[in-house]
Amino acid sequence: MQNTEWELWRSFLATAENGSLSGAARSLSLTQPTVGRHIDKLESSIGTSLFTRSQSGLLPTSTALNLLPYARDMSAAAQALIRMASGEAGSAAGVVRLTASHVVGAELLPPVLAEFRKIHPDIQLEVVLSDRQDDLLRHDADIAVRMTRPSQSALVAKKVGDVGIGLYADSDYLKRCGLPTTTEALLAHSLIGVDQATYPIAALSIGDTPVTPQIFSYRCDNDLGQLAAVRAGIGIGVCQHVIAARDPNLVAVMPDKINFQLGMWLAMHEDLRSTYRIRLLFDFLAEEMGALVGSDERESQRRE
Amino acid sequence: MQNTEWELWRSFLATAENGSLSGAARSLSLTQPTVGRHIDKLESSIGTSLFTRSQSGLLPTSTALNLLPYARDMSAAAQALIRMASGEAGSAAGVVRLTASHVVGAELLPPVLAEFRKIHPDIQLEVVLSDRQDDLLRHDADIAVRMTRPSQSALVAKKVGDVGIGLYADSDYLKRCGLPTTTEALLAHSLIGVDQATYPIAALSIGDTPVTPQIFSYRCDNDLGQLAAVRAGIGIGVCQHVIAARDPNLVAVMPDKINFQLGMWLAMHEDLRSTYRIRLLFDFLAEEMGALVGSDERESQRRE
DNA sequence: TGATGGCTATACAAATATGAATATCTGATC
DNA sequence: GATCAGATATTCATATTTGTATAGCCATCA
Repeated sequence: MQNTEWELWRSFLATAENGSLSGAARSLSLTQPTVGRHIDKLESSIGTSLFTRSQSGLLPTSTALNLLPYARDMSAAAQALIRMASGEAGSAAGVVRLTASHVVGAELLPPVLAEFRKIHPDIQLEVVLSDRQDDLLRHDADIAVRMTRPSQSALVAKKVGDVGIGLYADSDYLKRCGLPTTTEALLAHSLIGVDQATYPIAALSIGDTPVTPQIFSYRCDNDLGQLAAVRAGIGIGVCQHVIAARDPNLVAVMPDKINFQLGMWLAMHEDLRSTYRIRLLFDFLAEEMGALVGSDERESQRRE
Repeated sequence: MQNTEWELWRSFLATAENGSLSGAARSLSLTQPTVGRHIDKLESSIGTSLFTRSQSGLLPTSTALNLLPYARDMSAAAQALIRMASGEAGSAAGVVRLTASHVVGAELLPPVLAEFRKIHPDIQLEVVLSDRQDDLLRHDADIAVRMTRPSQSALVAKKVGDVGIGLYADSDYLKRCGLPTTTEALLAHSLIGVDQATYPIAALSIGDTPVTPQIFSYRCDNDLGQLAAVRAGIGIGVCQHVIAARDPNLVAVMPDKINFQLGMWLAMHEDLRSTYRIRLLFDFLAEEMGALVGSDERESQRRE
């Protein structure tokens, strides 16, 4: 029990995430009997059942659900390990994994990363589009581009600039429904915004009306989904000026009244500063993203 | 390369930490040829040498040194995994691992934990005495007793009270060298204090003299080592009142002039709140340690 | 100088884990 | 209601991994 083999937990995680031995076997390039035997071993080793078997798959027990986060930690560390092992620490080669919001990853990053790839063709990039915050500490990613100030310990953070954000709509939509000029008129429009998420809107209001999910008639927590809705002419939604400027069909709505700034931050784990390829991308992003969003004032910090 | 087996990294870590294949084999209950083959596999898999072999053992290359922290992460997660698997989440059985400073772990905790063991004999305890701070996030320990306010994210923290601290010396020492009553006289004494550590003394001063390692003639970063030095009659050093009160040979030095309070905190990872045995110990410690140090005001908090 | 205890490397037999094939069950679908 | 896709369990031959035994190297110490 002391020396439960690490390999078994890998099968455990895959089984839990795939919902079946067969699925786990496929994802691990093993076979179903093998994974089944691994689970058997684990169960007899810890003395508890981990899954309730059924013909349609395996259902994790509450014990298994409790263990799952730790197995994920293990997996994250294992993946970070092979990523780190993918190149010499001091060479411009290997894999770097970065995470960003969907809209940043889809709209802003690609041209910048294309440039980076040209300069450093031996550095491979993995881009994870996610709005979760807890990636860096677990080494789920090496670098994060975020719109909030990173507050976690052991992170190196650098502000690359402030992103201007305003309301936009497709020109066709505005032809159909008119361009509002007052907050009352605006609230009567078809608005696009967040669903469950609370963070970006907690302190906002339009005129006297606080911004809650209820005022939106099209709700989507994925910022890229919102942008797509705006582009499809569904209604009025927020968009970064720098993105809207490239799209001739997007028209600013009440730009003089509604306009705010969000800081854009780069963050990486402190440990990674000595890994050249990661440092290289970090510095490159700081430079290029800063130029892109047109930062006036810059600020850098390092939290303890 | 994608599917580097987890098991291999376990051998890698053991090899690095033991400094030899043979040692690693012993610690893993394997044999030296097996561990050697594991390292071979890893090296050919990532295409780099990890250790320079020699007749006296294996020396990690710089690549290996870079990978080591991640292997430790993996190991910590694996250990947390088997610890969590050691008992049902909802039952008062299994293993709980807690960390505390040396002096707290040696002087204050044992009687309290003895009581806990009487009440919950099926909960096994692992106590790690360490002054490092980074244990909880990696799940190196489940619960920490600390003398600083935990500031890391995802931690549940609770203040159990304020510990009074003052200067003490062994009565024999004072017979030999006299009991100082002024700060000048005090500074002429043989003082016991920290060596490298900076945190506890950064803002302190004795009279007009700032407290730096140089004023101590006996320096030790281990607080228990300092206490032992005080008890051995080496000189004057700090001690918690509650500990000194039990020792008839310890005499307070200038208690009216030098006396300060340090908050004592309990901390645990947020994820563990739903694990009964851990919650049980956390609450028990909050209660008993609070009574022990005699807290006047209590405060609890949860950081985001 | 010679013996000893630590280490790595290698060869071969034994133990172990794996995959292929198959039986069997379940739920969805036509 | 029959059929099909996808799931787990079981068996057995095969492939892989492991341990044992051994040889060789180097430092330390009497």
